Amino acid sequence: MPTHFTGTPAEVLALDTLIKLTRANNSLLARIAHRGTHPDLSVSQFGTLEALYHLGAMSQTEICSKLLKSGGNTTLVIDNLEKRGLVQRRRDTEDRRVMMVELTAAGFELISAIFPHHAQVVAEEMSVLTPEEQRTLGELCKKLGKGAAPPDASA
Amino acid sequence: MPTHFTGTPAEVLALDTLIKLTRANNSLLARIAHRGTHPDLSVSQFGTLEALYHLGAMSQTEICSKLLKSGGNTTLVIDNLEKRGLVQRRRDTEDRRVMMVELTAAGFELISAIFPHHAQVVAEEMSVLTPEEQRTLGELCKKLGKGAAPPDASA
DNA sequence: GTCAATTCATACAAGTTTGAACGATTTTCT
DNA sequence: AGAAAATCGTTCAAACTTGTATGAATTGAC
Repeated sequence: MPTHFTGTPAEVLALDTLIKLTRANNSLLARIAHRGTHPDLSVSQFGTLEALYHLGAMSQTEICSKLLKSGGNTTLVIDNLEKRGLVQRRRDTEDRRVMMVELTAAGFELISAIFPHHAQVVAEEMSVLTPEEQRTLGELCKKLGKGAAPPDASA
Repeated sequence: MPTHFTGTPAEVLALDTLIKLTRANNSLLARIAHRGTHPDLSVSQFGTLEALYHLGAMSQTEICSKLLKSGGNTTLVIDNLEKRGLVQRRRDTEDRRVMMVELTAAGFELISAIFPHHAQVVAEEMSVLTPEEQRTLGELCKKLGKGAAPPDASA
């Protein structure tokens, strides 16, 4: 109930939905993190290990697009993982601009050991929604994530 | 399609849903921010001004719970807004531990000027979903945001 | 009233993130 | 081949965030 702003019904609904989306995501991630599913790893570090674990070696640019963070940050995240011996860089021979990143044996062991518990916790936290509701939520989020072109981008 | 991890169907679904939720939220917020709806304001700063605008003066603790950030961060956010003359602190006379925060005239003018455009942009970005879909998304997020008690927290 | 426990806000150190600037490499065009 | 444009990763300063520790004020037990 805004005391000072009254937009169109579409605006009010959109703002309300955005707030709920953001709060749900933030509180969910915080709850998961507080349950210690990725100790001594930042969210970005964990996400990087997870991506390499599930999809295999990839370039920093690919990792960057998956993390949705800046390029500079990606460099730092991988620096820190590399310092700890969890990943290693390898210059691509085809295109010498690109750095391929892959898990080391230690990195593979760590993520292998951590991930099952993480998956279990996520499933628990998500279980307030039925599988059908989760699928619906996923569909809606997928649409939203892609986004739409602005009404007049030609000018 | 995980190459190394296979959990239960419930876990796979939950992980997939979480990724879609997080990506949707991040990319949506990034798109909105890049359209310049809150220039020279961090997300937390904008959120603070918006809360004060819509709900009136409140304590830092209340603001903190709305931002879902740490207490220390809330102090800094309000420090910075205060330095710019957009909000002001006032010690509560009832309970002298609490700091009430309220918009200054300048802060009110700023958020009044900015908010309509913000609302319009949010509505545009959200318009890939029908109103009905937005309501469904909001409901699901609301459930998720509250969370459930872990299965056996008694031990 | 006084002491202990709690709550609110601040201070500070460490880590994270961004955006801009830069060098190296590749691609495209002529 | 050679020049211009684009891409990839790194570096750096500034800002943001967190968690811990601390001081101030209130509440509750005695």
